[in-house]
Amino acid sequence: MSLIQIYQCMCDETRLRILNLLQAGELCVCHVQEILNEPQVKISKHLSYLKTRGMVEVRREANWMIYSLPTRPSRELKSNLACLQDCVAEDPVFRRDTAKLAKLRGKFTDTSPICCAKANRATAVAK
Amino acid sequence: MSLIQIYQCMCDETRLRILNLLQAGELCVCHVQEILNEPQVKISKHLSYLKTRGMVEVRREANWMIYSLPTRPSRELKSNLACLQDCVAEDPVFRRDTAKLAKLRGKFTDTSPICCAKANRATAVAK
DNA sequence: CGAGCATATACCTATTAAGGTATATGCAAG
DNA sequence: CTTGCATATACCTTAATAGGTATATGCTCG
Repeated sequence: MSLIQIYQCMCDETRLRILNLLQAGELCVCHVQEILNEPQVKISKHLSYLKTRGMVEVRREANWMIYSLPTRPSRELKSNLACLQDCVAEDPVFRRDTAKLAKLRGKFTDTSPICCAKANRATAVAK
Repeated sequence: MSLIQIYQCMCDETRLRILNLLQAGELCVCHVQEILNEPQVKISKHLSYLKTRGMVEVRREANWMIYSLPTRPSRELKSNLACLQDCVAEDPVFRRDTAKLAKLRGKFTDTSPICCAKANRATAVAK
């Protein structure tokens, strides 16, 4: 993953919002979708874009695809993610996303991973 | 200039190389052209791209257009330029550009601004 | 094995980007 | 006022992006 590719990934608002969310931990597609309030196909395609460029990793958990930032990020990626974090700290859209995520997280007893799989299991247990 | 625009400006190698050079000070088009070894039209168009997005400023000095980074960069821009600097510090292409610029600078007695205007005046004086 | 859920992909359209060639602009020097 | 230099712009072509609609895939559960 080259520096150029990092910037290519970061030059779209939807992708920036996704990356911002993933900094707080892994997420399944449906939760990203819910937080950003965008159509499934849009989210899916942006995640795919990020994945082909090595900006995110995926694993499957039953029906759900769980996306996360690379476990071993390059120095460039680390720098840029930190920079992003710094830049959006006071941006209303990003703050709102982060707040929404925290709220979603609040629905679960433990902290990670957050995904529909867990949501489902949680509600299953609740029943 | 939004954060997205900053990343849009940074997602092309030519533009990254230009921004890297400009971090060392203002430059005229012909010197950028010489250092990057790319056609005039290519450089000019990328500079224009950067300018319309507020990433660079321009002033005319006789025949020459002298480009520089904004005198009052936003916090986001400052962060990202610093991050870029950090990321390319060991990249051979960027290092070579910087070295070439230093060599060019070496041709002049004083340090700034470096541009063809100055080169011309210098040779004129030499004559 | 059939239905349903979460996600991905095919396909289409419109927009933008990147590069090239040719030409125009603006200034300065004679 | 013409020439030359530095730079910008118009115009063209090709490729990449972004978004949408429709459909396919892969898994789970009954």
